[in-house]
Amino acid sequence: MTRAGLTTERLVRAGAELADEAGFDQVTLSALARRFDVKVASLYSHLKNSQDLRTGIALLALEELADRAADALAGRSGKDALTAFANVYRDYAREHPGRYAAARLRLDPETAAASAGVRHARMTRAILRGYDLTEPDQTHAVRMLGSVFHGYVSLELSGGFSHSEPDSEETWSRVLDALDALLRNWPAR
Amino acid sequence: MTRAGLTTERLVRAGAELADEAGFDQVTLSALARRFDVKVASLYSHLKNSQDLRTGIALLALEELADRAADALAGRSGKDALTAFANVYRDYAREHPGRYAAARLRLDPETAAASAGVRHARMTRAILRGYDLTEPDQTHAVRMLGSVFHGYVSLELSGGFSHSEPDSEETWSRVLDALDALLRNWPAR
DNA sequence: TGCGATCCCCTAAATGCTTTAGGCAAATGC
DNA sequence: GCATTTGCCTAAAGCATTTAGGGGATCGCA
Repeated sequence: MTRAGLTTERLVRAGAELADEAGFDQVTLSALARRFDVKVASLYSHLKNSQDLRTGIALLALEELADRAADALAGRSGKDALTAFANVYRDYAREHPGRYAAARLRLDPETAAASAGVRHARMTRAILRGYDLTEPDQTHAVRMLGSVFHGYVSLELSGGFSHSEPDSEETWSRVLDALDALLRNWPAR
Repeated sequence: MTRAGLTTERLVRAGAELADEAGFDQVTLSALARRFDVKVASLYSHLKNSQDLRTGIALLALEELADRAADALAGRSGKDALTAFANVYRDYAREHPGRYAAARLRLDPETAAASAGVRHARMTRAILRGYDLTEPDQTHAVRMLGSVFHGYVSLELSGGFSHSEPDSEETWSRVLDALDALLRNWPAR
């Protein structure tokens, strides 16, 4: 009996592919075992349980997203940076809907603190350096940007904006214009 | 053997309570049967399958949300209406996290078209009558509001804003100020 | 090269959720 | 009071999760 060469890394990566292809809720150890032509119990040498797999996919997605965002932000500032950052988010979600769903998984606090989610928050704050905001408004703005990006992508992905005029592409562009205008003119308390 | 008095209505309602108490992903026919002290197979006389239950909970949540929103909007306009509407959304999600999660379920197009989601969209548009927006900007704004509300509530619920200053309450209030300012001053193309 | 230790994947089995098929008894209507 | 309908049942199959324990492959080291 030759070995299949399973590792946690390979399993998580394959799980991420499975999520993108079939949906995050279709990610099961059984499906994963089938993909490697291996018995389900064998996976338990590499994963604590099925939740462990899902968490792994979430962490992978957060890493990938943060890497892309860092690339996109390099050398940009102001509205340019805002747009590039937002597009990374949206494009990633559309290319990898399963991974994106995983990234929205609720992680326990210490796992979250050790995840690339932290890098993400720092980058969002970096974007705001191009605008004239001081604390606590900067934090309010960080939260609002997160909400808009996540909310938009999530609604778009679930089909909320399809089959209606104007198309989502245009709205997205106008929403970014609006956010830029808002940040340049953030209302005082 | 006396009958338990099951109906689709009662099952869906109990399913919604279960969702709020234990989380939407804990809503199973088995758990529901336990709650009614009945065998699982008996539920199939009232529900097509477990997806049918989940859809039912989603539709219930959309109805309740739309009812609350309609109440909140009565007699209000402008920023008042915006704030009341947004708070309905946020409060509902915090009171009924399971139902709220259900409301975010992807429904098939015809079910969605027949749902209270439609009323919701109409109400969002009604709020914008207090601002000076014409098509297609009105549609862009509707989508943006939906994104912010859903995104904020969703991030807040998953713990994104807890354990950090300033508290979420204040950010929420400032985000509504910001949206109001933005709508009063929507950037031209 | 040989050998012991470790690792990888296996079989087996328990538990739980979903779904279908078919049956009996309670409620309903005439 | 009887036939029909309805509501809940038993039974069984399928699939996912998880644990326990075993044997063969592989690796480190003498």
